[in-house]
Amino acid sequence: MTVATRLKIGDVAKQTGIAVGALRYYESLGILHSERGDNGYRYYSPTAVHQVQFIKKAQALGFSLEDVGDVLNVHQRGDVPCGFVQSLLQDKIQQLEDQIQQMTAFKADLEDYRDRWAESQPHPQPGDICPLIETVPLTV
Amino acid sequence: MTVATRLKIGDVAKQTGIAVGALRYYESLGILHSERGDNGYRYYSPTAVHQVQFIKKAQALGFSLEDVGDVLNVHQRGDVPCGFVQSLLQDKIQQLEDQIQQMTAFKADLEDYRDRWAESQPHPQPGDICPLIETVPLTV
DNA sequence: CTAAACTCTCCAGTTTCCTGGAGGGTCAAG
DNA sequence: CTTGACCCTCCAGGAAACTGGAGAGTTTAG
Repeated sequence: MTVATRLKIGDVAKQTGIAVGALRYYESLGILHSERGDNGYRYYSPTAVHQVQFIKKAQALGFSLEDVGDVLNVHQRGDVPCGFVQSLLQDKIQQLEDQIQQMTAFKADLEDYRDRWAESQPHPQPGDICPLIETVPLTV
Repeated sequence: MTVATRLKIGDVAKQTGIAVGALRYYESLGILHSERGDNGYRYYSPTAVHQVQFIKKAQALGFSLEDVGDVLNVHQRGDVPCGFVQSLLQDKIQQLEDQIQQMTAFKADLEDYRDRWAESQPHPQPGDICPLIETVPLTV
């Protein structure tokens, strides 16, 4: 009988697509935890895979590992009231919303940019090199 | 009569809120250009302020300075067809759209997270430290 | 005309998020 | 019992986007 599922660092790496070195780095930042065997090896529970995936996602969206740590670590410290974590989470949600709005606006800018340019394309004046950059209006 | 408006680097810095050093750094990357006076000073036209603002915005949204350069520099090279810039732009737009979608999904994740947690709050069991992290489902 | 404010170059350091190597122990198969 | 695949620590470096300092020239306000 196996002692629950004890994953070694390489297993976690394979399952998450994150390099072994990166996982060790996460641990050094305190955002990923492991138990040590008598041999000194790190051992992980399957939930670690989830955690790493969470980290990946958050990170892909512009959260720093410190941000991630803010959310994940509070629990481990054990002495911080839930309300704190919750407001932290709320902050991140608000941040995301703001970013989404900015992105949407910027995307519209770029589309404008593209379309205005598409118009000038049909009339390619010989010596003209698409006077694109100088025309950037984008006074958002 | 002033020779059009020739801004010095400090002027541009003030008008954009970007540090002088950063502006010089941008130039070293080739994404911001200046003329040099006999004194060796950099001189900028007012459109430079626009450019810098464009850089700031793009950057705030996760574009690297290299990305910005891709868009801005092509024009200077003068030998690249407009179509190239246009497809570059289209790529960025697509990228933005993807990112917006991911962000929206992740925000929903976090909101779920927050709400599920809010539910468990009203019943604060004495020794219980919000078993939040282990519960992360987020199998997006 | 002088002193403060500004500019220049060059170079070193900072932060974030890693990657890779050296040097050495551990484990599983044959 | 050896070989190869893992694992460990520590240390170095690297890309991105700057910041700050030294040492020196320039401009401008009073």
